Amino acid sequence: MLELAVLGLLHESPLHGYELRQRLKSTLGTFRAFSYGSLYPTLRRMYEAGYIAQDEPDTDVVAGAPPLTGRRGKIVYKLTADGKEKLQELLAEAGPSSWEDETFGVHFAFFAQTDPEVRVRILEGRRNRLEERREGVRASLARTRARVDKYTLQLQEHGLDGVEREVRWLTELIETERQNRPTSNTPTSNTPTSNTPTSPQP
Amino acid sequence: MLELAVLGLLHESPLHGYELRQRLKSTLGTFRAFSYGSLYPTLRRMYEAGYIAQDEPDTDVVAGAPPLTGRRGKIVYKLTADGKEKLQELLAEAGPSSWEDETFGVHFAFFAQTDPEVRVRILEGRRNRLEERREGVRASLARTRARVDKYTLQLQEHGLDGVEREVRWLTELIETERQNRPTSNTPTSNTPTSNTPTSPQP
DNA sequence: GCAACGATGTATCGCCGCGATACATACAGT
DNA sequence: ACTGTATGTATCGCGGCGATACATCGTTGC
Repeated sequence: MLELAVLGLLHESPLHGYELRQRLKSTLGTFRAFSYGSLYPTLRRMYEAGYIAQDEPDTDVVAGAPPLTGRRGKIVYKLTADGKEKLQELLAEAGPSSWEDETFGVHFAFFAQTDPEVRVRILEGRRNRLEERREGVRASLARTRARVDKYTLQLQEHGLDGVEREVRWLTELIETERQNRPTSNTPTSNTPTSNTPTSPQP
Repeated sequence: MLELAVLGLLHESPLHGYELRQRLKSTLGTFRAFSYGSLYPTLRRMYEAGYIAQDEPDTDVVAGAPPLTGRRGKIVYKLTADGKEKLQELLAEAGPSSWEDETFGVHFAFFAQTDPEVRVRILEGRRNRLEERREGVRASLARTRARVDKYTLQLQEHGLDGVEREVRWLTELIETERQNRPTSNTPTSNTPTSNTPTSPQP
Protein backbone atom coordinates (compact mmCIF):
# COMPACT_ATOMS: atom_id res chain seq x y z
CA MET A 1 0.00 0.00 0.00
CA LEU A 2 2.32 2.66 1.25
CA GLU A 3 4.95 0.59 -0.46
CA LEU A 4 3.35 1.14 -3.85
CA ALA A 5 3.02 4.85 -3.19
CA VAL A 6 6.67 5.14 -2.23
CA LEU A 7 7.84 3.11 -5.20
CA GLY A 8 5.69 5.22 -7.50
CA LEU A 9 6.98 8.51 -6.17
CA LEU A 10 10.61 7.45 -6.10
CA HIS A 11 10.27 6.28 -9.67
CA GLU A 12 9.72 9.90 -10.66
CA SER A 13 12.68 11.19 -8.70
CA PRO A 14 14.81 10.41 -5.62
CA LEU A 15 13.45 11.95 -2.44
CA HIS A 16 14.08 12.04 1.27
CA GLY A 17 11.51 11.10 3.87
CA TYR A 18 10.13 14.51 4.61
CA GLU A 19 9.70 15.47 0.99
CA LEU A 20 8.21 12.05 0.33
CA ARG A 21 5.57 12.75 2.88
CA GLN A 22 4.74 16.13 1.34
CA ARG A 23 4.26 14.49 -2.03
CA LEU A 24 2.12 11.82 -0.43
CA LYS A 25 -0.13 14.46 1.05
CA SER A 26 -0.46 16.53 -2.08
CA THR A 27 -0.69 13.64 -4.51
CA LEU A 28 -3.14 11.51 -2.59
CA GLY A 29 -4.92 14.70 -1.74
CA THR A 30 -7.98 14.35 0.38
CA PHE A 31 -8.23 10.69 0.69
CA ARG A 32 -5.16 9.40 2.46
CA ALA A 33 -2.66 10.83 4.88
CA PHE A 34 0.22 8.43 5.59
CA SER A 35 1.89 9.69 8.69
CA TYR A 36 5.56 9.37 9.53
CA GLY A 37 4.59 6.61 11.87
CA SER A 38 4.01 4.42 8.85
CA LEU A 39 6.35 6.05 6.37
CA TYR A 40 9.64 5.53 8.17
CA PRO A 41 9.01 1.92 9.15
CA THR A 42 7.98 1.26 5.56
CA LEU A 43 11.13 2.88 4.23
CA ARG A 44 13.10 0.73 6.60
CA ARG A 45 11.34 -2.43 5.45
CA MET A 46 11.80 -1.51 1.81
CA TYR A 47 15.46 -0.79 2.34
CA GLU A 48 15.95 -4.14 3.99
CA ALA A 49 14.03 -5.80 1.19
CA GLY A 50 16.41 -4.15 -1.27
CA TYR A 51 13.83 -2.06 -3.10
CA ILE A 52 15.41 1.26 -2.29
CA ALA A 53 18.89 2.63 -1.64
CA GLN A 54 19.95 5.44 0.67
CA ASP A 55 22.18 8.41 -0.04
CA GLU A 56 23.43 11.14 2.25
CA PRO A 57 24.34 13.72 -0.33
CA ASP A 58 25.20 16.87 1.57
CA THR A 59 26.01 16.69 5.20
CA ASP A 60 26.07 20.48 5.18
CA VAL A 61 29.13 20.16 7.33
CA VAL A 62 32.08 22.45 7.02
CA ALA A 63 35.16 20.29 6.94
CA GLY A 64 36.11 20.36 10.58
CA ALA A 65 32.58 20.34 11.88
CA PRO A 66 31.58 18.34 14.91
CA PRO A 67 30.80 14.68 14.73
CA LEU A 68 30.35 15.39 18.40
CA THR A 69 26.61 15.13 18.29
CA GLY A 70 25.24 12.29 16.26
CA ARG A 71 24.87 14.61 13.31
CA ARG A 72 21.96 13.54 11.16
CA GLY A 73 21.82 14.53 7.51
CA LYS A 74 19.13 14.15 4.93
CA ILE A 75 18.70 10.66 3.67
CA VAL A 76 17.74 10.53 0.04
CA TYR A 77 16.08 7.37 -1.16
CA LYS A 78 16.02 6.06 -4.70
CA LEU A 79 14.83 2.94 -6.43
CA THR A 80 17.06 -0.05 -7.01
CA ALA A 81 16.63 -2.41 -9.94
CA ASP A 82 14.64 -4.71 -7.66
CA GLY A 83 12.50 -1.77 -6.66
CA LYS A 84 11.67 -0.91 -10.25
CA GLU A 85 10.77 -4.51 -10.87
CA LYS A 86 8.56 -4.60 -7.82
CA LEU A 87 6.86 -1.40 -8.93
CA GLN A 88 6.06 -2.88 -12.32
CA GLU A 89 4.68 -5.95 -10.62
CA LEU A 90 2.41 -3.91 -8.37
CA LEU A 91 1.29 -1.66 -11.21
CA ALA A 92 0.36 -4.69 -13.28
CA GLU A 93 -1.93 -6.31 -10.79
CA ALA A 94 -5.64 -5.77 -11.24
CA GLY A 95 -7.42 -7.54 -8.42
CA PRO A 96 -9.32 -6.71 -5.25
CA SER A 97 -6.08 -5.40 -3.84
CA SER A 98 -6.19 -2.64 -6.44
CA TRP A 99 -9.79 -1.49 -6.16
CA GLU A 100 -10.56 -1.64 -2.48
CA ASP A 101 -11.25 1.62 -0.68
CA GLU A 102 -7.84 2.10 0.80
CA THR A 103 -5.86 0.96 -2.21
CA PHE A 104 -7.69 2.27 -5.22
CA GLY A 105 -6.59 5.87 -4.85
CA VAL A 106 -2.95 4.93 -4.70
CA HIS A 107 -3.21 2.78 -7.80
CA PHE A 108 -5.09 5.53 -9.57
CA ALA A 109 -2.48 8.11 -8.68
CA PHE A 110 0.04 6.17 -10.74
CA PHE A 111 -2.19 5.35 -13.67
CA ALA A 112 0.12 7.34 -15.90
CA GLN A 113 2.67 4.58 -15.41
CA THR A 114 0.10 1.81 -15.72
CA ASP A 115 -0.80 -0.31 -18.70
CA PRO A 116 -4.04 0.95 -20.34
CA GLU A 117 -5.52 -2.52 -20.23
CA VAL A 118 -4.91 -2.71 -16.50
CA ARG A 119 -6.29 0.77 -15.99
CA VAL A 120 -9.65 -0.18 -17.42
CA ARG A 121 -9.84 -3.38 -15.45
CA ILE A 122 -9.11 -1.58 -12.20
CA LEU A 123 -11.66 1.13 -12.95
CA GLU A 124 -14.29 -1.48 -13.73
CA GLY A 125 -13.43 -3.52 -10.70
CA ARG A 126 -13.74 -0.45 -8.57
CA ARG A 127 -17.05 0.42 -10.11
CA ASN A 128 -18.43 -3.06 -9.55
CA ARG A 129 -17.33 -2.91 -5.95
CA LEU A 130 -19.11 0.39 -5.53
CA GLU A 131 -22.25 -0.79 -7.29
CA GLU A 132 -22.45 -3.76 -4.96
CA ARG A 133 -22.14 -1.49 -2.01
CA ARG A 134 -24.70 0.89 -3.44
CA GLU A 135 -27.24 -1.90 -3.76
CA GLY A 136 -26.51 -2.99 -0.22
CA VAL A 137 -27.12 0.49 1.12
CA ARG A 138 -30.27 0.87 -0.94
CA ALA A 139 -31.63 -2.39 0.36
CA SER A 140 -30.77 -1.39 3.89
CA LEU A 141 -32.44 1.96 3.37
CA ALA A 142 -35.60 0.44 1.97
CA ARG A 143 -35.72 -1.98 4.89
CA THR A 144 -35.21 0.52 7.68
CA ARG A 145 -36.25 3.86 6.22
CA ALA A 146 -39.27 4.21 8.46
CA ARG A 147 -37.70 2.83 11.60
CA VAL A 148 -34.62 5.00 12.04
CA ASP A 149 -34.22 8.57 13.22
CA LYS A 150 -33.63 11.34 10.73
CA TYR A 151 -29.91 11.69 11.47
CA THR A 152 -29.14 8.06 10.80
CA LEU A 153 -31.21 8.38 7.67
CA GLN A 154 -29.42 11.48 6.51
CA LEU A 155 -26.07 9.85 7.10
CA GLN A 156 -27.03 6.86 5.00
CA GLU A 157 -28.43 8.99 2.23
CA HIS A 158 -25.35 11.17 2.19
CA GLY A 159 -23.24 8.05 1.96
CA LEU A 160 -25.37 6.71 -0.84
CA ASP A 161 -25.03 9.99 -2.74
CA GLY A 162 -21.30 9.75 -2.35
CA VAL A 163 -21.20 6.27 -3.77
CA GLU A 164 -23.40 7.23 -6.70
CA ARG A 165 -21.21 10.21 -7.37
CA GLU A 166 -18.10 8.05 -7.48
CA VAL A 167 -19.81 5.55 -9.77
CA ARG A 168 -20.62 8.33 -12.20
CA TRP A 169 -17.05 9.54 -12.03
CA LEU A 170 -15.71 6.08 -12.76
CA THR A 171 -18.13 5.59 -15.63
CA GLU A 172 -16.88 8.76 -17.25
CA LEU A 173 -13.29 7.71 -16.79
CA ILE A 174 -13.93 4.28 -18.26
CA GLU A 175 -15.60 5.82 -21.26
CA THR A 176 -12.65 8.11 -21.82
CA GLU A 177 -10.25 5.21 -21.55
CA ARG A 178 -12.27 3.23 -24.08
CA GLN A 179 -12.30 6.10 -26.53
CA ASN A 180 -8.57 6.53 -26.35
CA ARG A 181 -8.04 2.86 -26.88
CA PRO A 182 -11.06 1.42 -28.68
CA THR A 183 -11.49 -1.82 -26.87
CA SER A 184 -10.48 -5.09 -28.33
CA ASN A 185 -12.74 -7.95 -27.34
CA THR A 186 -12.08 -7.59 -23.63
CA PRO A 187 -15.24 -8.67 -21.87
CA THR A 188 -16.44 -5.53 -20.16
CA SER A 189 -18.62 -7.22 -17.58
CA ASN A 190 -16.18 -8.95 -15.34
CA THR A 191 -17.65 -11.15 -12.68
CA PRO A 192 -16.91 -9.43 -9.39
CA THR A 193 -15.34 -12.33 -7.58
CA SER A 194 -12.60 -14.69 -8.69
CA ASN A 195 -10.52 -12.53 -10.89
CA THR A 196 -6.78 -12.70 -10.67
CA PRO A 197 -5.67 -15.05 -7.94
CA THR A 198 -2.64 -12.98 -7.18
CA SER A 199 -0.24 -14.90 -5.03
CA PRO A 200 2.12 -12.08 -4.22
CA GLN A 201 4.91 -13.25 -1.95
CA PRO A 202 5.89 -16.11 0.29
CA MET B 1 -14.53 5.05 18.51
CA LEU B 2 -15.95 1.61 18.17
CA GLU B 3 -16.70 2.00 21.84
CA LEU B 4 -19.02 4.93 21.19
CA ALA B 5 -20.77 3.04 18.41
CA VAL B 6 -21.34 0.03 20.63
CA LEU B 7 -22.58 2.11 23.51
CA GLY B 8 -24.91 3.98 21.21
CA LEU B 9 -26.37 0.85 19.68
CA LEU B 10 -26.75 -0.97 22.96
CA HIS B 11 -28.52 2.04 24.37
CA GLU B 12 -31.32 1.41 21.91
CA SER B 13 -31.59 -2.27 22.72
CA PRO B 14 -29.51 -5.22 23.97
CA LEU B 15 -27.76 -7.12 21.19
CA HIS B 16 -25.34 -9.95 20.67
CA GLY B 17 -22.10 -9.59 18.76
CA TYR B 18 -23.27 -10.74 15.38
CA GLU B 19 -26.34 -8.55 15.36
CA LEU B 20 -24.25 -5.68 16.64
CA ARG B 21 -22.04 -6.00 13.65
CA GLN B 22 -25.00 -6.01 11.26
CA ARG B 23 -26.27 -2.81 12.82
CA LEU B 24 -22.84 -1.29 12.59
CA LYS B 25 -22.72 -2.03 8.88
CA SER B 26 -26.18 -0.73 8.11
CA THR B 27 -26.06 2.26 10.43
CA LEU B 28 -22.63 3.52 9.52
CA GLY B 29 -23.49 2.64 5.97
CA THR B 30 -20.81 3.35 3.44
CA PHE B 31 -18.23 4.92 5.51
CA ARG B 32 -17.06 2.48 8.13
CA ALA B 33 -16.98 -1.28 8.43
CA PHE B 34 -15.78 -2.45 11.85
CA SER B 35 -14.86 -6.06 11.46
CA TYR B 36 -15.14 -8.74 14.13
CA GLY B 37 -11.45 -8.39 14.59
CA SER B 38 -12.08 -5.11 16.35
CA LEU B 39 -15.60 -5.71 17.62
CA TYR B 40 -14.94 -8.67 19.90
CA PRO B 41 -11.81 -7.29 21.51
CA THR B 42 -13.69 -4.05 22.09
CA LEU B 43 -16.60 -5.88 23.67
CA ARG B 44 -14.15 -7.67 25.89
CA ARG B 45 -12.48 -4.43 26.93
CA MET B 46 -15.80 -2.79 27.59
CA TYR B 47 -16.99 -5.72 29.63
CA GLU B 48 -13.85 -5.58 31.74
CA ALA B 49 -14.27 -1.84 32.12
CA GLY B 50 -17.78 -2.48 33.40
CA TYR B 51 -19.64 -0.63 30.65
CA ILE B 52 -21.60 -3.63 29.46
CA ALA B 53 -23.01 -6.84 30.93
CA GLN B 54 -23.38 -10.26 29.30
CA ASP B 55 -26.41 -12.53 29.20
CA GLU B 56 -26.80 -16.02 27.78
CA PRO B 57 -30.55 -16.13 27.41
CA ASP B 58 -31.34 -19.30 25.49
CA THR B 59 -28.82 -22.03 25.22
CA ASP B 60 -31.18 -23.70 22.76
CA VAL B 61 -30.32 -26.90 24.48
CA VAL B 62 -32.85 -29.63 25.01
CA ALA B 63 -32.52 -30.71 28.58
CA GLY B 64 -30.19 -33.66 28.12
CA ALA B 65 -28.17 -32.12 25.35
CA PRO B 66 -24.43 -32.49 25.19
CA PRO B 67 -22.15 -30.24 27.16
CA LEU B 68 -19.68 -32.58 25.49
CA THR B 69 -18.48 -29.98 23.09
CA GLY B 70 -17.84 -26.58 24.62
CA ARG B 71 -21.32 -25.51 23.63
CA ARG B 72 -21.37 -21.83 22.88
CA GLY B 73 -24.60 -19.88 23.07
CA LYS B 74 -25.45 -16.39 22.03
CA ILE B 75 -24.09 -13.72 24.30
CA VAL B 76 -26.37 -10.74 24.61
CA TYR B 77 -24.78 -7.52 25.74
CA LYS B 78 -26.52 -4.62 27.43
CA LEU B 79 -25.46 -1.36 29.01
CA THR B 80 -24.69 -1.03 32.67
CA ALA B 81 -25.21 2.17 34.62
CA ASP B 82 -21.55 2.98 34.09
CA GLY B 83 -22.01 2.34 30.40
CA LYS B 84 -24.87 4.79 30.16
CA GLU B 85 -22.82 7.35 31.97
CA LYS B 86 -19.89 6.79 29.66
CA LEU B 87 -22.18 7.15 26.66
CA GLN B 88 -23.47 10.49 27.89
CA GLU B 89 -19.91 11.63 28.42
CA LEU B 90 -18.88 10.67 24.90
CA LEU B 91 -22.00 12.20 23.36
CA ALA B 92 -21.32 15.45 25.15
CA GLU B 93 -17.83 16.00 23.89
CA ALA B 94 -17.40 18.35 20.98
CA GLY B 95 -13.72 18.50 20.09
CA PRO B 96 -11.37 17.27 17.40
CA SER B 97 -12.13 13.75 18.53
CA SER B 98 -15.68 14.22 17.35
CA TRP B 99 -15.15 15.77 13.96
CA GLU B 100 -12.16 13.98 12.54
CA ASP B 101 -12.68 11.80 9.50
CA GLU B 102 -12.94 8.50 11.26
CA THR B 103 -14.98 9.69 14.19
CA PHE B 104 -17.43 12.17 12.80
CA GLY B 105 -19.75 9.65 11.20
CA VAL B 106 -20.13 7.70 14.41
CA HIS B 107 -20.94 10.81 16.38
CA PHE B 108 -23.38 11.89 13.72
CA ALA B 109 -25.12 8.53 13.72
CA PHE B 110 -26.15 9.16 17.32
CA PHE B 111 -27.11 12.79 16.98
CA ALA B 112 -30.65 11.89 17.94
CA GLN B 113 -29.33 11.22 21.43
CA THR B 114 -27.06 14.25 21.41
CA ASP B 115 -27.64 17.69 22.88
CA PRO B 116 -28.66 20.19 20.15
CA GLU B 117 -25.97 22.59 21.27
CA VAL B 118 -23.32 19.92 20.88
CA ARG B 119 -24.71 18.89 17.52
CA VAL B 120 -24.15 22.31 16.06
CA ARG B 121 -20.69 22.61 17.48
CA ILE B 122 -19.67 19.28 16.02
CA LEU B 123 -21.14 20.13 12.64
CA GLU B 124 -19.30 23.42 12.60
CA GLY B 125 -16.08 21.85 13.75
CA ARG B 126 -16.36 19.31 11.01
CA ARG B 127 -17.05 21.97 8.43
CA ASN B 128 -14.08 24.03 9.52
CA ARG B 129 -11.89 20.97 9.33
CA LEU B 130 -13.10 20.34 5.80
CA GLU B 131 -12.71 23.95 4.74
CA GLU B 132 -9.13 23.92 5.91
CA ARG B 133 -8.50 20.80 3.92
CA ARG B 134 -10.24 22.26 0.90
CA GLU B 135 -7.99 25.30 0.94
CA GLY B 136 -4.97 23.07 1.25
CA VAL B 137 -5.98 21.03 -1.75
CA ARG B 138 -6.78 24.14 -3.75
CA ALA B 139 -3.41 25.62 -2.98
CA SER B 140 -1.72 22.38 -3.91
CA LEU B 141 -3.70 22.25 -7.12
CA ALA B 142 -2.83 25.80 -8.06
CA ARG B 143 0.81 25.09 -7.36
CA THR B 144 1.14 21.87 -9.30
CA ARG B 145 -1.70 21.95 -11.83
CA ALA B 146 0.59 22.24 -14.82
CA ARG B 147 3.26 19.88 -13.59
CA VAL B 148 1.34 16.70 -12.88
CA ASP B 149 -0.16 14.08 -15.16
CA LYS B 150 -3.86 14.06 -15.87
CA TYR B 151 -4.65 11.13 -13.61
CA THR B 152 -3.12 12.69 -10.54
CA LEU B 153 -4.96 15.85 -11.45
CA GLN B 154 -8.26 14.08 -11.84
CA LEU B 155 -7.83 12.34 -8.52
CA GLN B 156 -7.19 15.62 -6.77
CA GLU B 157 -10.11 17.33 -8.43
CA HIS B 158 -12.38 14.46 -7.60
CA GLY B 159 -11.24 14.67 -4.01
CA LEU B 160 -11.81 18.40 -3.97
CA ASP B 161 -15.31 17.95 -5.35
CA GLY B 162 -16.01 15.47 -2.60
CA VAL B 163 -14.88 17.87 0.08
CA GLU B 164 -16.94 20.69 -1.38
CA ARG B 165 -19.94 18.42 -1.51
CA GLU B 166 -19.59 17.53 2.14
CA VAL B 167 -19.18 21.17 3.09
CA ARG B 168 -22.45 22.00 1.33
CA TRP B 169 -24.14 19.12 3.10
CA LEU B 170 -22.89 20.30 6.47
CA THR B 171 -23.94 23.86 5.79
CA GLU B 172 -27.47 22.70 5.06
CA LEU B 173 -27.54 20.63 8.22
CA ILE B 174 -26.27 23.50 10.32
CA GLU B 175 -28.90 25.80 8.90
CA THR B 176 -31.60 23.29 9.71
CA GLU B 177 -30.32 22.94 13.25
CA ARG B 178 -30.31 26.70 13.67
CA GLN B 179 -33.86 27.00 12.44
CA ASN B 180 -35.11 24.37 14.81
CA ARG B 181 -33.47 26.03 17.74
CA PRO B 182 -32.56 29.63 16.98
CA THR B 183 -29.13 30.06 18.39
CA SER B 184 -28.46 32.10 21.42
CA ASN B 185 -25.12 33.74 20.73
CA THR B 186 -22.86 30.92 21.82
CA PRO B 187 -19.34 32.05 21.04
CA THR B 188 -17.98 29.34 18.80
CA SER B 189 -14.45 30.61 18.64
CA ASN B 190 -13.42 29.21 15.30
CA THR B 191 -16.46 29.85 13.18
CA PRO B 192 -15.66 31.91 10.08
CA THR B 193 -19.30 32.23 9.05
CA SER B 194 -20.85 35.40 10.31
CA ASN B 195 -23.38 34.93 13.02
CA THR B 196 -26.81 35.32 11.59
CA PRO B 197 -28.99 37.65 13.64
CA THR B 198 -31.76 35.20 14.17
CA SER B 199 -34.91 36.03 16.01
CA PRO B 200 -34.01 35.38 19.62
CA GLN B 201 -37.27 33.84 20.77
CA PRO B 202 -38.27 30.19 20.52
C1' DG C 1 23.03 40.03 19.83
C1' DC C 2 19.73 36.76 20.86
C1' DA C 3 15.38 34.65 21.95
C1' DA C 4 11.34 32.76 20.07
C1' DC C 5 9.13 30.50 16.50
C1' DG C 6 7.89 27.77 12.66
C1' DA C 7 9.50 24.96 8.96
C1' DT C 8 12.46 21.10 7.89
C1' DG C 9 14.08 16.61 9.07
C1' DT C 10 14.44 11.63 11.14
C1' DA C 11 12.57 8.39 14.17
C1' DT C 12 9.77 5.48 17.71
C1' DC C 13 5.85 3.87 20.61
C1' DG C 14 1.37 2.19 21.75
C1' DC C 15 -3.05 1.54 20.22
C1' DC C 16 -6.71 0.64 16.94
C1' DG C 17 -8.87 -1.60 13.36
C1' DC C 18 -8.75 -4.72 9.36
C1' DG C 19 -8.63 -9.04 6.69
C1' DA C 20 -8.01 -13.76 7.11
C1' DT C 21 -8.96 -17.55 9.45
C1' DA C 22 -10.88 -21.11 12.57
C1' DC C 23 -14.56 -23.41 14.49
C1' DA C 24 -19.45 -24.60 15.42
C1' DT C 25 -24.51 -24.89 14.59
C1' DA C 26 -28.98 -24.35 12.07
C1' DC C 27 -31.43 -24.66 8.03
C1' DA C 28 -32.57 -24.70 3.10
C1' DG C 29 -32.27 -26.65 -1.33
C1' DT C 30 -31.25 -30.67 -4.26
C1' DA D 1 -27.75 -37.70 2.45
C1' DC D 2 -24.99 -33.87 0.83
C1' DT D 3 -23.83 -29.17 0.34
C1' DG D 4 -23.94 -24.61 0.66
C1' DT D 5 -25.23 -20.39 3.20
C1' DA D 6 -26.45 -17.74 7.19
C1' DT D 7 -25.70 -17.29 12.03
C1' DG D 8 -22.53 -17.02 15.76
C1' DT D 9 -18.02 -16.33 18.67
C1' DA D 10 -13.29 -15.64 18.64
C1' DT D 11 -8.06 -14.86 17.58
C1' DC D 12 -3.79 -13.45 15.07
C1' DG D 13 -0.60 -10.68 12.48
C1' DC D 14 0.23 -6.49 10.54
C1' DG D 15 -0.33 -1.99 8.60
C1' DG D 16 -1.33 2.65 9.72
C1' DC D 17 -2.23 6.59 12.87
C1' DG D 18 -1.53 10.21 16.36
C1' DA D 19 1.50 11.68 19.70
C1' DT D 20 5.83 12.47 20.86
C1' DA D 21 10.89 13.27 20.94
C1' DC D 22 14.77 15.36 19.26
C1' DA D 23 17.73 18.27 16.19
C1' DT D 24 18.75 22.00 12.77
C1' DC D 25 17.65 26.01 10.02
C1' DG D 26 15.99 30.62 8.69
C1' DT D 27 13.14 34.46 9.84
C1' DT D 28 11.11 37.79 12.80
C1' DG D 29 11.18 40.87 16.51
C1' DC D 30 13.02 43.07 20.66
